Amino acid sequence: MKSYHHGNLKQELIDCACKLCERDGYTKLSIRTLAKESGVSQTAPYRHYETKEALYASVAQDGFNKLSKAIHVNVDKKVTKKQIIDMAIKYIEFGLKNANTYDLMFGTAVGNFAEYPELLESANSSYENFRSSFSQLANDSDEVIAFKCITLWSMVHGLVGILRKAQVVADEPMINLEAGPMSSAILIAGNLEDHLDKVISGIVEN
Amino acid sequence: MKSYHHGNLKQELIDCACKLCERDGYTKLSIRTLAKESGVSQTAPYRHYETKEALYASVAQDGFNKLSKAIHVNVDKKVTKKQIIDMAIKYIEFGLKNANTYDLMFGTAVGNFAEYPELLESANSSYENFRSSFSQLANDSDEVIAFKCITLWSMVHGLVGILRKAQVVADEPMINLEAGPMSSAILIAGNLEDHLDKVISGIVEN
DNA sequence: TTCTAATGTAAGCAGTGTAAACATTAATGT
DNA sequence: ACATTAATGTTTACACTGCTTACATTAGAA
Repeated sequence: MKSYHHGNLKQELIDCACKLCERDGYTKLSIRTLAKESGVSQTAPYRHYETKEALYASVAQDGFNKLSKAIHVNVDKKVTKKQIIDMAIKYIEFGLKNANTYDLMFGTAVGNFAEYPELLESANSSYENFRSSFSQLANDSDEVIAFKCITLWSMVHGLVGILRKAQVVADEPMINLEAGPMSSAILIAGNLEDHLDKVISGIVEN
Repeated sequence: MKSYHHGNLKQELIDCACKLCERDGYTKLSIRTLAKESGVSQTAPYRHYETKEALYASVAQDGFNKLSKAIHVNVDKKVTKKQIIDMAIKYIEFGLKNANTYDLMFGTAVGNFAEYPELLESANSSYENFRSSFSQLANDSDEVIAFKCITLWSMVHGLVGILRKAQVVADEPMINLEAGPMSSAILIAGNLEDHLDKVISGIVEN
């Protein structure tokens, strides 16, 4: 007794897409399987997402929203160095645990964020989240805040990429410390907190 | 009077693939068009590259070789901080100017480098290039060398990603300094050398 | 010179994104 | 209450993809 209209297709599509993108990687996702999964004809999704890229954009947006939540720190008073470190760790954990979604957020699958205003806003909001923490760290000028912020962000963003590659290259779980290609990266992963403490101290105590 | 056998197909395929991947992005590359471009039947490439991923692996390998050349510094004597900065700039420039190839090198298109020994070697060689410079910077322990090396590498790798995203988000050339989303990143791009000097000083003079 | 391995072709399968024409139904205005 | 319209779904079809299988040609080794 299923009706002609699904009733909640758009939501079901994005839910399903997020799940499948993260599980299998976004390249494996096809609109047809997505439609089948939702029990609907293969072109029905096009009523809600004009192109596959638009669908990717929604998945990426969801990713940025989750990232914002993941790295959020309470900032009633001044932010401490420890909180910054914690934020960095949360960021890296997010990138590693949601690797496929992370690709969608920072890769080239969605060419131009400006074409997806909601995605753009979520992305900027994530950045602003990051930034606002630094603005409450010390009495820095806007320029210094920007410097610290970008320095740490590129750092953690880079670490996510490097650690994933090290994992692939070494073909071993990250915590493994044995020597081999990229072993330095792997070594650092085993002591992520120490590593970040060192780096962030260098950035924060200028 | 073209003969049945091409004679140099493998080389022509990879040359063409490198060019097209960099020009249009690797997702746009199809084996069929590649074959057509080389004036050969659509299944001929499979005699030289078993899968599309294998082709990607070759393009990525070529990318790592070029990266090695790009960031190479002469190390007769001790390496100077200025040389390290220069290396970082060269790295970032490579990443931005060869963005599509860079994606192939550090993205997930090639799942497991271990399946492509030549790629693995080129990738490791690039890393070793990076590393050896640091080993000649000061009388550091292996651990400290690894720390400095990974710190800077994740830094520049992250910056490549962030700057590209900032470019896309702002929908403006990177040098543009006007305010807007991710403007801090763009601001830094306009002063890349200063920025790297600051960051690298923090890393090097520990 | 014969045999074999390397390298090419032709045909075809199963899957893809998406456009166009049409069907159903929810929402809306009178 | 009813007609109209807009939203949402289906069918069909096109052009394209990676890749497999069976077969053709030819270069090089025996």
